[in-house]
Amino acid sequence: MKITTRSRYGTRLMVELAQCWGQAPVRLGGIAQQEDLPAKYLEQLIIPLKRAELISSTRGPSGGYSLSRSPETITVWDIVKVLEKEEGVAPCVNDPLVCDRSGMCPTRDVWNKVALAIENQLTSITLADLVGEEQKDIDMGGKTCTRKK
Amino acid sequence: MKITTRSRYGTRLMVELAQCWGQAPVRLGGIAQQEDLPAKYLEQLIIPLKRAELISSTRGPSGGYSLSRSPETITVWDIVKVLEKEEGVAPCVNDPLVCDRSGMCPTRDVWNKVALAIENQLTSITLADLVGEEQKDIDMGGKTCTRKK
DNA sequence: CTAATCTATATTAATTTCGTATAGATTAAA
DNA sequence: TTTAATCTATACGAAATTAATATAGATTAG
Repeated sequence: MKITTRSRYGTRLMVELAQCWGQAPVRLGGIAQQEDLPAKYLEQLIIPLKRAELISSTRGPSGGYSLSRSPETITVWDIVKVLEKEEGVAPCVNDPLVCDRSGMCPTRDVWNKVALAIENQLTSITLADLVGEEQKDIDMGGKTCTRKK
Repeated sequence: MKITTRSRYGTRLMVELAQCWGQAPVRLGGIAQQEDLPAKYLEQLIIPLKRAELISSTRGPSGGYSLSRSPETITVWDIVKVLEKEEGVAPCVNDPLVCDRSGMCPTRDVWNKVALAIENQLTSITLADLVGEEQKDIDMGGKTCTRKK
């Protein structure tokens, strides 16, 4: 019942981008350093995030990444949905045919409800919420981009 | 973000026991057969369930397992909590010290909320709910114990 | 040109999950 | 009192998944 590093690192990456929303693109190397995450691993996460049009990029020197739309319009569920590739909380939830018993299994409905509870919770949180929260606690000095007050 | 077979099989096992609540103990072999699950694997799940006093057992021929208390008083969360051994949805949720950033990390709170959403959902479902649901769909013939109408 | 950046895939290492195997304890019933 | 049916406990192994690294390349500002 674990949310994998793909989603967790990916969300941290997106929060970093949200902090620089409206400014110049941010280098991946800088984010990896600030968040203390493996750059090469983050690169893998960016591919599906770009494909989902949550991130856009510019190449070459002084290139980098930025959010495709404003932090208020991106929920954590948007991110997790893209990065969590596997079948869901249980194999039978997405694909009832994997199990003979799906039609009459009382527990299948339980896992379905869990999946919905997670989705609802994550849909209720936007990147803007997380940026706001972080600014309560963090000192802004020495960051790659200038954060909004 | 998957609920493992430990919890899923374990819940099915507990539903089987709930169906025989108030009757003679049920053999594990019978349950494994009916649910088409590996008996040796279920045996492993029973150990922590017994330790949590959700199940009691009698040994020897004509022995077996039964619920320690009535199906209305056992929630799916009671079961999952016991069987899902790992650290939770994220390592930092149970133990903030695993990560330097816990104190100021905006995403940690997200995973915390997810954990609570799951717990709340599962706490709202009892074994009695699941037995009732199953009886809508299943033919009772040929089972180990006589199910209540 | 060239160095800094992003893009994409392949490969490896570590961990976890799933299941089996083995050895034993208890007890009803013949 | 023996035996077979059941539960108990731990150890082991195979498969799958996750996490991370490696390699090769494409783009572009300066």
